[in-house]
Amino acid sequence: MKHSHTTPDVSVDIVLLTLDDGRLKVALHRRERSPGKGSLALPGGYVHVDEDASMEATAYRVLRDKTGLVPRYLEQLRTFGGPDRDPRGWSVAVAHVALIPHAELSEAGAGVFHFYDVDELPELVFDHAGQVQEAVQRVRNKASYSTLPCWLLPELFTLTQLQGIYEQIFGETVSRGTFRSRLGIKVGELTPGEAADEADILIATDQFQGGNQRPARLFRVNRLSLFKRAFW
Amino acid sequence: MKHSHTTPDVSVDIVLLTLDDGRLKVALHRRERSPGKGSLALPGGYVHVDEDASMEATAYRVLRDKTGLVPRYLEQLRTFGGPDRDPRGWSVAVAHVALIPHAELSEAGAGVFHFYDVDELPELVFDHAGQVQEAVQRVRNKASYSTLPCWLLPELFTLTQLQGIYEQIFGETVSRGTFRSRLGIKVGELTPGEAADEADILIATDQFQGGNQRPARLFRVNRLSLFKRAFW
DNA sequence: ACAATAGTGTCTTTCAGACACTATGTG
DNA sequence: CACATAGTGTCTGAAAGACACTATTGT
Repeated sequence: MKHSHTTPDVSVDIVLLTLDDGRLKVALHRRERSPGKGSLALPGGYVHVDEDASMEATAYRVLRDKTGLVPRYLEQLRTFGGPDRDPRGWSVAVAHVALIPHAELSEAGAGVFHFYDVDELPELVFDHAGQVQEAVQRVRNKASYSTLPCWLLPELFTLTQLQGIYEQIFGETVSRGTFRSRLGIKVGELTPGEAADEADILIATDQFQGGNQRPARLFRVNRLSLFKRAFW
Repeated sequence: MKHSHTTPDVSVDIVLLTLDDGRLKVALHRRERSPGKGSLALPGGYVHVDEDASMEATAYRVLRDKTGLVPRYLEQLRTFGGPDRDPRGWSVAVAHVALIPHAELSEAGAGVFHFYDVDELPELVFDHAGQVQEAVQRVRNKASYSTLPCWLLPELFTLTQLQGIYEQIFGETVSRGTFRSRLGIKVGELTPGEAADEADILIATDQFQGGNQRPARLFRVNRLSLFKRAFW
């Protein structure tokens, strides 16, 4: 027997972020159905009780069905609920944050989405603007003490690229030396390409990216690492 | 018109933590209904769409109805969902963490609950054991870089009491001087009792707690402050 | 006076950050 | 060789931690 209270609707929303031209952008699409038909909204959908194993599974399925792509990083943000967020009545939305490198987006022909600078948000439907704001805050905060920004870059990247992201996010510059020692970079001792120490934050490859000057070593992120001390 | 998918049940669970005899304890009660009748469980309940304004409001109402008390601190933890966590089928639980000083508990005649050491958990119903584990992890982690532990103490407390909690949680000792300078304590400059600087982490009162020795000044927490550097 | 705990000052060590120097590619 | 960027070493100043010294109560 079911309980006697009215059950609210449960949906999953996804704040899909990427780095385009040095700016954080969020994926939005125009709603095809009412309510809010024609307005900009986050991708989202309802739980399919016959195929989803968890809230995160629902989020992955929604993205896969809409665009065919799998984000490099996904985590729950917060669950929003209340009587006013959807005109149809009391509703629940389990919000997620997802990160993806910009390169993977253009390939996957994800023309479904339009990308907007998170610091110049247009009008959004329901409480989606608030969800984006919280997501960006979470990402910026977590970036200050973890390797989270790596998931916004291609799988292989140079230290200068990575440093650029951190400086982008925090609006401050740091000397190369300081930056590298923070990440525990000591290339001289590593055997590049070798499976590095589990404790290492980044893994050095034996590939290089050259321009008109000395080529830079390419790195790969080992895992989501938390720094003991916040960056800035 | 409603969507066509089956809507899962939505409930709110609360991991209510307190500090008893220097140990973190969680509030559990025995279920009076099936499924899991007679087993230990977290307090929780369904959203009342006619009276709750948010998920947090539901959590506060559930606690108030069950025990009459209002926690000093409450935040969302994570939303658990899946086909197997409840034998009745796909279900969603929005888990919360709540903190309350032990003193307020005994007063409020909250005989509803039994308290268990979080490091010696008994068998729990559904996925509640996992919820407790995640909650404790969140609290311990947040304690390492914030004033969160203050909400486990009475409103007025001495610095030695506070230091004791931090040492309890991390299992390491710290010299008084280091601890006080971390909190930015400089009593000499404060006008005790005065509304202190907004930036101050703790507020000095002009009250003291005496034993058989020099009395210790009582402090009150200003707000939830985050330290730039983690404690341990 | 003495015991016990509160509160403060100082010294040492460690580490973050600035900066300069070396290395290695291109034209 | 000039130039540009990658990568490393060194020096300095600030802050964390250890420890000892002073302060204030009760007995």
